[in-house]
Amino acid sequence: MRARILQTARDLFYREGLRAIGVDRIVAESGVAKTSLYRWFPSKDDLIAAFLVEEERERWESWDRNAARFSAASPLEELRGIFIGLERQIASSTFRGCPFLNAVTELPDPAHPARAVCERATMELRTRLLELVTSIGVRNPQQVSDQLTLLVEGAFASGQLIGKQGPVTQLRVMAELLVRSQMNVVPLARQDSLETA
Amino acid sequence: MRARILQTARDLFYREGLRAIGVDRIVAESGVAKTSLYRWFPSKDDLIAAFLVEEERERWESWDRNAARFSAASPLEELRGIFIGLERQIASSTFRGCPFLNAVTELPDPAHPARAVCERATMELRTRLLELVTSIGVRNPQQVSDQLTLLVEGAFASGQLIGKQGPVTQLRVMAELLVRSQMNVVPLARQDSLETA
DNA sequence: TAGAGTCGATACAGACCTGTATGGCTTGTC
DNA sequence: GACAAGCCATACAGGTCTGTATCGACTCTA
Repeated sequence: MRARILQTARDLFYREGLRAIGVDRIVAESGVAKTSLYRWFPSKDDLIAAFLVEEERERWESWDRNAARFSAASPLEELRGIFIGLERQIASSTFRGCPFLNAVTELPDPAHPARAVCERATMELRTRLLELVTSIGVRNPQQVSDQLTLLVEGAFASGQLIGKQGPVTQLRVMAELLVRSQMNVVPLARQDSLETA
Repeated sequence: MRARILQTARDLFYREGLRAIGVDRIVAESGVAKTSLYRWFPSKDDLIAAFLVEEERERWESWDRNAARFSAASPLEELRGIFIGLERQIASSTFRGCPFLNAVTELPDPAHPARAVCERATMELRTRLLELVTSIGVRNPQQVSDQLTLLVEGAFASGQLIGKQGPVTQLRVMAELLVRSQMNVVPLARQDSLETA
């Protein structure tokens, strides 16, 4: 029951926005009664927070899947797998931006319970990238992870605004260039050689 | 009169969001009558579109100011001035993300009159960056301009989510690295040398 | 001086919003 | 068979939303 409500809320909240969707709409499309919704979620704000926790869970599930697909080879291949997964996600027809950034846009109140989830998810992205570039072995891991974080959020934003044909196509090229520019092992690649790779 | 309404609407819409602000609030804080507002703007959606046109105008005004501050030296210095201006804007205490990306998030309907303004503003960003890197003389201007576009939008998004202490600090470093990686004139710089520059 | 246009203030219509209250139905358990 | 819990359906309270209607005051021009 709780799962059914949450699933419907996820679809609607993500597709149309937090403020555009009323609880009546969620009630109607999920087929449950309003009283049931308010039994599981004390308020709409709690439902929004739960929706974002669910988005968070799925983001890292997908992340781990994409990482594992290539992680056997090397950390660098793991990074590549993650970014390929991100590109695929952004190219999807249902993509409508980063749910956490969208939530922060729609909920300007910093005290809103959903904001904590957004901040945690973003910090987790940064932390995971830091761990990854550390194991890759760049000279300044903190710097490179910040650079990659900015790339990922830029891809989310650009994918929503311009679409998958736009600057998003440069995501992986840039990531590789930035990582390689701080690796001692391989000679510093010129961007041209990365394009054809 | 129209200007006063528009100024108040800009402040409120940007600070608190398009859907969070009602026309009554704009009427109250601007000190005009509701009838006057609806004389100048037939509907709230038209007011939103006008607000974004105003944001657009100011964005390029600021852009041109920042570009002119350094353009005497070289196109590369012009690019640097623009990115310094962007960093300052994002670091401002009133910064709350890119108004066009925020609008697209809050207005999922592609037929909304404000969406055309958002698309135009984003395309203009891409075009201006393309012209700039073309005059700088990179090998693949279209590619580099897309890369810089993604950086700018990532900085807007990251500035709103994490703040000015986060990945935004890498914006200029990355831009220089990407541009220089496609320039024949100077030897390909390593990222370390850019940091200290 | 007459009239047209713009302004402020208020009230209102009709719709939508969140959250609650009520009552009857079904299911499981002792 | 009695009881409890969870469910659905409906109605409703109280608020907010967009947009309109009404009325009186002010300004400018003929």
